[in-house]
Amino acid sequence: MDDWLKDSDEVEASWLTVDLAIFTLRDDQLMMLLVERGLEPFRGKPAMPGGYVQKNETLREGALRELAEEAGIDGSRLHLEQLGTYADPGRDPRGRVVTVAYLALGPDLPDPVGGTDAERAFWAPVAHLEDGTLHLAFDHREILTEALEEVRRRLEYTAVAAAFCEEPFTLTELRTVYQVIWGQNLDPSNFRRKVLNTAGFVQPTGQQRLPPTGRPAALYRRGQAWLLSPPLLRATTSGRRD
Amino acid sequence: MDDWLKDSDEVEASWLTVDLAIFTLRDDQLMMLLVERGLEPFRGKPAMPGGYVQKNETLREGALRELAEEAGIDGSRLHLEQLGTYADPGRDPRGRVVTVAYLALGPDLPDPVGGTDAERAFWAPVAHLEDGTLHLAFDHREILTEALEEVRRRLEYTAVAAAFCEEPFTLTELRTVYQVIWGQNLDPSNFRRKVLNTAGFVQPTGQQRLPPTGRPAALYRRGQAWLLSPPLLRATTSGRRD
DNA sequence: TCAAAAGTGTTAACCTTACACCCATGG
DNA sequence: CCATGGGTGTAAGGTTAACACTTTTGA
Repeated sequence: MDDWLKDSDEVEASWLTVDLAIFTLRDDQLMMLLVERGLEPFRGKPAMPGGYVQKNETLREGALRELAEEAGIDGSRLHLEQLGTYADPGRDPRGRVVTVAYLALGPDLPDPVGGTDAERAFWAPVAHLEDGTLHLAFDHREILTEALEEVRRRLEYTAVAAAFCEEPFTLTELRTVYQVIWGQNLDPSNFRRKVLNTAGFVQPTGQQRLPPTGRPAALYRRGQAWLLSPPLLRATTSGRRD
Repeated sequence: MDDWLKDSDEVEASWLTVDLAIFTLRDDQLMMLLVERGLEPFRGKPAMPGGYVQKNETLREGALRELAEEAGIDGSRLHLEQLGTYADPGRDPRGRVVTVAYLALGPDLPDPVGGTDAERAFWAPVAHLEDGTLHLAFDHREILTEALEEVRRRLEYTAVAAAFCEEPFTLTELRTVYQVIWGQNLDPSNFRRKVLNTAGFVQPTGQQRLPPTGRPAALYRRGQAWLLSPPLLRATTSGRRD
């Protein structure tokens, strides 16, 4: 969200913004892309990248442009999905600003670089955001909460987990995605069976990769299926595993 | 707020609209609430109810107001949920109009009445909309398609089906909701077991109701659970109904 | 007594879970 | 040889699907 009303071409859409909840996995931690705001309001505060949608631009195009401008990330290969729209009067001190939140997941993404409206861009561990160590501008904390729950649920019934993996990937890497995001450990052998029995989830490449130590792991690519049936459900019994 | 346009009170939000995809069940058919537009563009064409969001109004409030104004329906007891936001340039001949689509489901709702901006309001069978018998204004056909898929999927993992039933309801009525919306028949006895074994889905009232003929059916109310675990999945084997 | 609708029981097939075990590699 | 992580096998327990069967009502 940048400056209020730059030139008249943008008046038409100048109360419409997009914000991006971009997640990646780094060092076995779920990370969220944040920028340090370069402009008021909330100057200097961390916020999700985002900004005004321009005339003759679709929401998706605006989201990709802001991602490039504020963090220097090319999102055209990310899986970008609408999360929700936030429009409560009062959510932005400047008046009614409507924001459409987008959700995207990617494999370990490049280090972001700051841009015009963002002093700097960085990856922040989601754990630090959830426990209140880090405060976000606007109502971005609320958006984060909904984004997280959405990601966790989509892991169950879509093949979205594979979007976190750099291709080609091993089944252990894919399993790690589930473990990190769900916060629970999964049995490797049962996980393997489920994934391989779900048609179209992953596609074997025939190649292998050597781990630091141990037997080589088979490599896979993303399959063509998006909806998983049956879904890969979390442990239902509320209990946390070790 | 600044003085940068006294009239901005209306300008500010005049390109933000809400549209409502309201579904109900009538005569064992899935019906959608439509209005005949009283104003240009698309005057005289059927469209989902909806309209401009006013200043100091949340999206939800705007949705409820439009529902009351255009169709005379009190939606405060419906389960109203955001579906998505549509903002492509060109989706509205007047320029960039952003619409937030809401999804709501209800038991057999009262006959709608026309209002100020709508000549008349009526229930249309979704089947007629899907097979192209009836054409909708704007991109409402696209919204309908997404709303339908969303409803079908939410039936699986939320207790939303109960929102279609007038309380108290029988398990057969609840099963009918699934059958009509999924277009497939379910085994009554297995359905009953699943529902009753899902904690918090329904709540027995202890009362009974006499069907036209046959044994009295136990009556239930909606339970407190929203997410179903495990979910009630559709038949996975691509099988079509008899 | 019959038809219709609600509700119960049963069994075979399937899937999940937990865990034992084997395999391939580098050191 | 050992340690480590990948991968296979298997038996117990649970869940599901299909369908036979019983119950309760009005006519």
